[in-house]
Amino acid sequence: MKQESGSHRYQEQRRQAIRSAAAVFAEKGFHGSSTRDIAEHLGIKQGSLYYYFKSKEEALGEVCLFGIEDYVHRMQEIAASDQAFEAKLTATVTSHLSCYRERNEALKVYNDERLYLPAGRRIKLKQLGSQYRQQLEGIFEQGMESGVLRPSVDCHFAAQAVIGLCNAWGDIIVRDPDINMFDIIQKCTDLLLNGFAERRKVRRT
Amino acid sequence: MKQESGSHRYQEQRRQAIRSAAAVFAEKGFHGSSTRDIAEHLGIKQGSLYYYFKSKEEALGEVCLFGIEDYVHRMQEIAASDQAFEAKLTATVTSHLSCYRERNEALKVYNDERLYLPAGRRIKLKQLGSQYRQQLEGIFEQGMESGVLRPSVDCHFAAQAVIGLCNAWGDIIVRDPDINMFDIIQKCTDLLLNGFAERRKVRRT
Amino acid sequence: MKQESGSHRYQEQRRQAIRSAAAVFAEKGFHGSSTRDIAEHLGIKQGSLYYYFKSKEEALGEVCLFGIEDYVHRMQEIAASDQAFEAKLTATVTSHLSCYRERNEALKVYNDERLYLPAGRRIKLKQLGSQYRQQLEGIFEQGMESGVLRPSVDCHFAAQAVIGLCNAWGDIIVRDPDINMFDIIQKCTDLLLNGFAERRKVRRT
Amino acid sequence: MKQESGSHRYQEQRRQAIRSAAAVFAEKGFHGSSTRDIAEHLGIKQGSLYYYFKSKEEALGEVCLFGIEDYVHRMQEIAASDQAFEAKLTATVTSHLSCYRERNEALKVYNDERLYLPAGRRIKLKQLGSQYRQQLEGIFEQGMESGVLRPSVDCHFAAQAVIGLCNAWGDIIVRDPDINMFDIIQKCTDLLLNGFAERRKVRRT
DNA sequence: AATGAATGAGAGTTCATTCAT
DNA sequence: TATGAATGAACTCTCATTCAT
Repeated sequence: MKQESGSHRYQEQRRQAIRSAAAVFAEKGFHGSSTRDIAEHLGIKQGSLYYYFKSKEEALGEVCLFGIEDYVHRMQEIAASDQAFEAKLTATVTSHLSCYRERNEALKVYNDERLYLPAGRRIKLKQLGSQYRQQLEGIFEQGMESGVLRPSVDCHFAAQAVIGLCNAWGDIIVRDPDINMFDIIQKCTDLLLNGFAERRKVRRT
Repeated sequence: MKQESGSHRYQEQRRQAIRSAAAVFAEKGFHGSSTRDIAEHLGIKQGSLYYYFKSKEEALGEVCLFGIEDYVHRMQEIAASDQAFEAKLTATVTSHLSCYRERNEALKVYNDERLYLPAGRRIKLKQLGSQYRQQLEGIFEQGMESGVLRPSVDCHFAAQAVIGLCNAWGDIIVRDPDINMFDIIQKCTDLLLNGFAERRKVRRT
Repeated sequence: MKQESGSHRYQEQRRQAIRSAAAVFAEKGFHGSSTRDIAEHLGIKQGSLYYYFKSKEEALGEVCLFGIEDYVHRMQEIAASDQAFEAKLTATVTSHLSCYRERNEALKVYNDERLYLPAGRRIKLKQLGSQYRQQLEGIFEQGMESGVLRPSVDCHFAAQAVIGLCNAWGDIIVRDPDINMFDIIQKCTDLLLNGFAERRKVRRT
Repeated sequence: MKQESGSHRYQEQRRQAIRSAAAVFAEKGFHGSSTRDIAEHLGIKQGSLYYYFKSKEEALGEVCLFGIEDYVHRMQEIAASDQAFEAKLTATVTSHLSCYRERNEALKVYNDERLYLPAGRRIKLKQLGSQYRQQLEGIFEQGMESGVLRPSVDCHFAAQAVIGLCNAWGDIIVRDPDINMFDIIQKCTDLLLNGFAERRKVRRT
């Protein structure tokens, strides 16, 4: 009988198990990974994994949640802050790309493998993902209202584009540890700001 | 006549097999798809697949090649043409996104699953992929020389960003057949042109 | 509808098919050989083999028969001749070992694989094999009567021993084409003659 | 205590698995046996076999080793002993034929199926087999030096002949459990001693 | 808290065989 | 006379999962 709340030690080990699963899933994909792979990465035996997860699928669910909880949480803070549009966009990109390096690629797993979860287990993820996108859309709407953005900008498109661009670079960053992340962050922000912003300098001259 | 038509039939069926594999791999991933899935999609029995592929892996290899051969070929033509930078970028985005709908999602498979191929089978793919990226970089370099782009633009980053953005939208397009692809093409082009271009209007004033 | 008696050309090709099957079975064993292996060895396509054999099993049956028909026939002649015991034994060993090289190892296949035939198909082989052994036993009995052999010799054992020894060397000869077969024949005969013969010289001295 | 007994249990079961594989391979040949056959013979389910062997091939390797380890070991003792040639030859034949009945026909499997092992897995077997043959040759050389053997005897041939003769009778013994093994042992020894020995009685007279 | 042992389902693959052409 | 295409059964092997200890 497992303790629902769990001892402290148990919770700690379970967290490690999630990180191991994240690392393995990120490398081999969900269907390409075996429970033995995960157990080995964690340093225990295959059967013992079931002390922490009821199934491999549950492990994937936990990894996905682990992968976006921080990511979503940070967005919440960014959206709620009273910075200007440009600062918020910069913060978003920075947060997004940083997440790729911080949690054993769990964010990559969320992106690539979450569709293998059964509908039931995807509800919460979907909700969190939508929330993220909507808050990002909100930031763009704020940018439009403040006149920083061109009137022709489609905020839904813009939000998706930010997410897509960051995920694309996230993948590259994960695969190549030598890449200068901050350089990428700056260039992405630059591209997006210029890509969507009103051309103020025109007026100034 | 017999051998020719026989051989032709074989080639034709093999093509269909590749398309089936593309569709199945795109939906379930390489490791999540079974050869039975592919055979059923094609309307033959599992064992008969092996008349067309030596292994499931070979099928993946063929799908990946199928997915990018056109894509690379079109880029070659675009790069070689004597259009202006803006036209070339527009053509690139159009070609890239169109490919997602045209070849049973084989391009998506190339993007998501090619890493599961053993090194030996990836050589040609790598070469083609690099060629694509380099030619796209070349287009950006041409854009810089002609003064259309801001001097601060990093052409390597720019090429990767174009590819990443298109792939992100390609994924969305593939999953949702109701999306207006031409709307997306136009908005992506818009974002990229504005994001990287010199602000000409300044000069006009 | 195949011609039971078969055209000349058909019979000729069928003979080639048996030789091919013999060669392949000898190398890889019955269960380790595929019909494709045999067809390739013969230079035709897999399905075409069935023009010559109703089944792989029939092929094995034919190879086994092919492997011993000559072998048994020669023994018949040896046994029926009016040579002395020593000459007959020499002829037997010579015939036995020569067979290994002459018919694409079909004799080896008979020895190693005939047990994989179903009982029905083994009847004739059994009969031929028994006949061979009995005639060889007869030769030994003749040797005993003529006083050439020690009275303690067990003719059944002796016949089996000759066969066993020859088969053992046959295997070695087949695997190593550089071996001097006539050297082996002489040494085997020597061993057997001395091993079973009465020690006449004792009396002479 | 737990680990030790656990490990011991595992080793014990693995041994049983090897014996089962030996029995099945001996009856049907390597390619004619299925892993299900072996598992059933052992009383477990097919997949569970892989808890003891990484592959069917490994099982064959282990069976072959099991089949000759004792056989080689006994020869080592015989060769190292200071018995006379005749005693050593008798001991060799006795040991050889006894092995056929003792280890679930694993020696038969070694003889008939070892060639289906890949080169890598055959190294140790080759070495042990050569060692056996060389030690047997050594015994014959000793016999020559002591003058017991005729000067014309080829020790290499003699060793191979002993092995071949014993294997031939071993096969027969294995297939027919009613055969009086000791009768065969005696007759083989008799044949070989007379076949190679100098005719001492000549001197006595 | 963890493990060794087993299992059953399913995977990829091979192959003897068939048959229209 | 021979072939291309297909099939279905069997095979080896993997794996998520269970459970007594």
